[in-house]
Amino acid sequence: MITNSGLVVLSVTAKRAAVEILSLPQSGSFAVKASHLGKSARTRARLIDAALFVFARQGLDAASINEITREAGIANGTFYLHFKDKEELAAVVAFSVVAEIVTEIEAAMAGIDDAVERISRGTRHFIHTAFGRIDWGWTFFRFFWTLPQLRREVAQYLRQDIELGVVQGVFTVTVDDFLVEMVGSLVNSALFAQMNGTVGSEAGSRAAELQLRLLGVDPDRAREVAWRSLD
Amino acid sequence: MITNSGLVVLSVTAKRAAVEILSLPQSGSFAVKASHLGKSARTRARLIDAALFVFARQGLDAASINEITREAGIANGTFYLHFKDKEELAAVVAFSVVAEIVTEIEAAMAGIDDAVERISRGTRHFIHTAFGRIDWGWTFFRFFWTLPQLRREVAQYLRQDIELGVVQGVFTVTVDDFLVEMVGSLVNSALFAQMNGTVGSEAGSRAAELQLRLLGVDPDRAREVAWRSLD
DNA sequence: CTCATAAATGAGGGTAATCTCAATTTCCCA
DNA sequence: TGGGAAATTGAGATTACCCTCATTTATGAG
Repeated sequence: MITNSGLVVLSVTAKRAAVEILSLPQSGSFAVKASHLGKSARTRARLIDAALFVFARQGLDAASINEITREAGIANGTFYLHFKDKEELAAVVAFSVVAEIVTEIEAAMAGIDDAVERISRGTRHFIHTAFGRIDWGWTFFRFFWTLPQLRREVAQYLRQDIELGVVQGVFTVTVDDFLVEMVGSLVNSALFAQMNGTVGSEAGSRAAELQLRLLGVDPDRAREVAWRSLD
Repeated sequence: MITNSGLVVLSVTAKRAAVEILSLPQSGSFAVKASHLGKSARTRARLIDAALFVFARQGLDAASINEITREAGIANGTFYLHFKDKEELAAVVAFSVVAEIVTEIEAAMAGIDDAVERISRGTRHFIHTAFGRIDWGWTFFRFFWTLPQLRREVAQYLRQDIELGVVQGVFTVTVDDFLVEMVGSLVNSALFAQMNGTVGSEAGSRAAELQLRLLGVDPDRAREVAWRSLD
């Protein structure tokens, strides 16, 4: 029998956290990640998960704080202990999603130096994972035009690869905010088209092919790269 | 002295309509057009103008019926005599805007048969006039992703010219809903970029150039056509 | 196990929006 | 010009949301 009080307490806490997670309608990824942290961090994570769920379906304006806390299984007033208002939570949610997706993409693209390949794979991976975790996809889409910070975040990543391509002599464009935003919005539009059913799983390749053409890559090369198997 | 009662009555009505218009904060174009119609049509037009003003600044969700009627100088309850709800009014507003812009574009493009030229001029004109009447621009942008009918309307026009280009052998793409939606969303994004200050009056030409590249036009030709003076 | 602290609760006050309808005003024909 | 029809008015009933705070519950170090 364990008598070390510290261990006992830790064990009780862990069990409570586990029960919390099991009691969720569908335990989101952020709650799982926070399950070993303190209570405050855990309810914060549950709020983020619930917000992701609600924002994905309703968008920012239509979502109410009441509904998010209900979805999280948390009292209404608790919300204000963690976030100032809906907008603050929205920003956190949006950045969490982008951070998750970017992490996955960077892992998949490590060691690839060809800009044409990077743009193609980046776009394809992005659309694939955003569509795969559909709440990520819808939340990203819904926030893309309402959160300037989100567009800037995306632009930052895209710009590096586009500038790389110009240096490598494969892209024939002048790189500025406008260009980067057009390329970024094309990714967003293609993601929407797939979520909407306008296009199937080929969305990523089709978007990548159009992007490469737009950047000045020869259409034959663009086609070849964009549709090549991703290993 | 005019004694014909019909004429006298008409004159009084016309004067009332004129006073209505002058009393508006800024008499919108739809109210002006309806000034010779019956009273019902006139207040309906005032509602559309006011909605255009409010939607452009607040978007669909944030706008309230109260604010629209206040802006129109009309009692709250009158709204429901003309529209079922905010969404119905929004659809009417969106289609009115598109109809106006399309009318202007078609006038400017009559007699042009080259698909490359048509796509270029259509995009440039669209962005130019939408930005010129800034409420049209913002309202179009705000509704683009929320009203599927609006995207379909735009797609319909674009598709004709894209298919024309394929027939003429100048575009090397497969034309389907996905492609048309990507081209359309690029116009919308470029319009936003200009309204947002990311880019100046060259937005139309830059968007057109990217579009033509994307459709398979040789980059040199794309540049030449997209930046040529519009007469 | 005890207890001070941290966290969560949820009822309730305040605000704002939607929609209705009986009363009023305007319109326009005879 | 009189008067019935058409249109408008705006107060109020209803609903939904935001946010606060006094109270309750959970936590974990000693």
